[in-house]
Amino acid sequence: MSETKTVYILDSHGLLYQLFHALPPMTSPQGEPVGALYGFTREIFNIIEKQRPDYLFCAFDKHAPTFRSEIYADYKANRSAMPEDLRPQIETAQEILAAFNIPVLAMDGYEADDIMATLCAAESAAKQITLVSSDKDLRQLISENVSLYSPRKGAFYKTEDLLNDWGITPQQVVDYQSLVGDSTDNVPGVAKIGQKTATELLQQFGTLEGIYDNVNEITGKKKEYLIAGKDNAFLSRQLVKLKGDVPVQIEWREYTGFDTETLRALLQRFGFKSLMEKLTIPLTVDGKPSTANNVVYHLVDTAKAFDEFLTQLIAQKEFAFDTETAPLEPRFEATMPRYTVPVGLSFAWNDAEAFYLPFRGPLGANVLKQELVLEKLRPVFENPNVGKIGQNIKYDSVVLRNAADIKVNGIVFDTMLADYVLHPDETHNLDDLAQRYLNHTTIKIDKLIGTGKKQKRMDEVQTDVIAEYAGEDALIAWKLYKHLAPAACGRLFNIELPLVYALTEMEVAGITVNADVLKRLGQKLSEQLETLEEEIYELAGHQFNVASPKQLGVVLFDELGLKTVRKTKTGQSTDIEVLEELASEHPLPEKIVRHRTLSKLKGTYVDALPLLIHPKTGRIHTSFNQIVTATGRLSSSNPNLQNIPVRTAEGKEIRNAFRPGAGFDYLLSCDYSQIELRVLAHFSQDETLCEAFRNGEDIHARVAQELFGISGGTCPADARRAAKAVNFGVIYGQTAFGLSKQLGIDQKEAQKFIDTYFERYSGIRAYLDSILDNGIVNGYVETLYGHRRYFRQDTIRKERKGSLNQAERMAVNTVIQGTAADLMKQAMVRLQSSAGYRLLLQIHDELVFEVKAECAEELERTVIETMELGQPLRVPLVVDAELDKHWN
DNA sequence: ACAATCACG
DNA sequence: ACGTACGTGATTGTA
Repeated sequence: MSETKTVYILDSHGLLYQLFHALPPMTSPQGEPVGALYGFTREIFNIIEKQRPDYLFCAFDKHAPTFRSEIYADYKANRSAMPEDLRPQIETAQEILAAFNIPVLAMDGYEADDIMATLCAAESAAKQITLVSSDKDLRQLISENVSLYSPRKGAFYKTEDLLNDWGITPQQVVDYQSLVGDSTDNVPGVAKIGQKTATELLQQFGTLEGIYDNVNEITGKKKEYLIAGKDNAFLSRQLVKLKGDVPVQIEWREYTGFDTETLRALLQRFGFKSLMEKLTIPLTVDGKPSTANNVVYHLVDTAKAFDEFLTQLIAQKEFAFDTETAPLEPRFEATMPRYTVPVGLSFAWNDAEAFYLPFRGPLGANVLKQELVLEKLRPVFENPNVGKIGQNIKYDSVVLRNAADIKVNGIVFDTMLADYVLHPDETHNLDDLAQRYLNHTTIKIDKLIGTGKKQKRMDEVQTDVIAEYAGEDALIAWKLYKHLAPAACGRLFNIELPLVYALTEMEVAGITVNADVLKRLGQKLSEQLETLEEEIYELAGHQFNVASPKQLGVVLFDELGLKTVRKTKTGQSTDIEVLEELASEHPLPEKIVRHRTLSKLKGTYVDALPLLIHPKTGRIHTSFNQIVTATGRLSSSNPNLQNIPVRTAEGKEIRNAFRPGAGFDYLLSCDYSQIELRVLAHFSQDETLCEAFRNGEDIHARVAQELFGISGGTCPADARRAAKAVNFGVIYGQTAFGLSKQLGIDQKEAQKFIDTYFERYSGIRAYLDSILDNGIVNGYVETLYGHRRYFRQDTIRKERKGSLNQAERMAVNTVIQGTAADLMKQAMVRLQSSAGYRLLLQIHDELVFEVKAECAEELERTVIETMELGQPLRVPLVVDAELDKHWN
């Protein structure tokens, strides 16, 4: 498929004029003249249907006098006035174009031709422009990318046609017309010089200038005529030459089709009965091979067609499928599977055809009965021996579970996950995969649903149009499966793929959040915020938007004269660190910090979460993203349930609202104790660190002892805090600067801590070096189960003295954070759900379950044992568990 | 669309 | 001299 976009622009005035004269007079049921409109509308349908333009515009003349009449008062003087019956039709044409969703381009003082010239001048190689017009003036715009199309003749007109016709090139058109003149527009030209002579002259001399420079070489009367008409020739050229710089706004939005119902009403009103059928004529016809790749896209939209489809599907051992969806309610996004409804399903099981089964569509579209179809498909989807392939198949699994409680079993491949495993640093959407691996450019979703405010839902798009789009998705997933499976299927994929089942269950389950608790908390926060704001305005001397860093900057630094601590790209920083530093100078910063904390909690959690309670389940369903992180962690969004507050007292109150759902009694939270430090101990084989973990010591206290030479007994809180920061620092590839800032000590002292640490734990320095050396050799670093992160050449240095650079820190952290993520994923895969409990959330090192009272003890034992994973490390994996009525 | 800020591990 | 601890996602203001 070519990447070149096609652009069609209609010379609307010209067409209407021409059609007005060409067609017999017609009137609407109300008696309005509609002949030209009829032809015009029919022509638009033809272009949309036959040419399928990517962009479609209509250019119009504007009444205001054009610059041409200023140059030459008699320009178009021969033209008779616009026929009385035509003018209203031009007005009405605007209404029709609005229904077609075709942008109108017009500008006072310019003709449609100039606008078309401007469009041609603005766009070049990437677009193929077709000017729909019979006006010969436009021939000057012909180029490699621009051709003409005459609806009357139904023919395209290009450079070679011009050569046959006038014997000249597009560049010579203007000069040609300047010589020949045009009686309809009253362009004078050179008297007595006609088409034949003009062609001869231009073939010989190239341009108008060429002709007059060499006028003495010309013999006979021609020379006299030319000399006599010289002024007229150059005047004519000014009139003929189109302006390619009209200051008109061209909004490049791909054409995605007409507004069926509005258009239907208009066609009805004008009595265009024969055009009504165009509204329902499929834009793609079932069985007609797609132009690019000989694929047949079947639209399965009748009971009979479905029966035939099902017969074929049942015969397959494996197939790719995809769901098209629309948001359940406008407030939800199309990307939230638990909050969408299916619009249709597509399937593919060979390289030559795909099937689309529509459940919903625009008014009048044939659709299948979702309930009946899904009941018949249930055994196929639920059969673990029939292989399923998809792109982000978790999404489809959640949708089918919502719609009909279908559990998708037999997931054998996910193209998105495969690419994440193979190339974690690339993008993994289907369009990109198709381009990268199959060299195939897909139909873009925008082409169906549009963009921006006028974006449509998938169920508002014609089913035959979706058939091709959805069918292509299933087909590409199928082809990518064949293409990627050999490379992708390995140790890591064998964790990631079954994890899809666990994540599906978690997303489907959701979690219960008590809206009343949040409502009360919200009221409390509102009161506190109000008081704070009054205090803040009092201290500032006036009101301002506390949430605006810019306005706050003015108050703090300009008005109160506090000194700038740090700058951001755009101004003075007012983040928490800065404000804490400024707090010793003035009482305002502390109030701001408090305000920030409370408004963050309110805006992001307390107010936002209740809005996401699902109308049917009464619970909140997050989406877990398996392919976004560079380290192999999961992430959570819509909403993010991995960053529910816990560190402050107010934050903890939010966790009170998270409750076991109906039928369950407790939330069980199980978290790995110090998993990243244990991974570090395992990899580094540092005996001191391993020994500490084997003895079950308080690791931060132990490191404090090593660092500060405290022997036995209790460890001062300060020393433990410092040691904890050092421990975290190792995982992040710390620098003395970072540690000093963290602990509020000077850099020298921080450097001493670090040095001492690496002396006492000598295995760790050597291990970090080995990670980085491997990174240089391989171009990537790798976790325990093979999740890779790639680094550009030379970002990791060969000689590393002292602190690590950014790439090196990332490399070190990836191995540790990523291995911890691998371990947690293993545990999740092994956890089988049962009637007595459900896994709800994963927060990196923590799993949250809801559980019935009678199962709680057993679950706790099971989860701990499962998370221990049979102790795969040189140090024990330790799991802590908490059981309560809420998540606080 | 981006920057700043801050919630979590 | 310069930047300065890893990985995320949501909200808000601003250009």
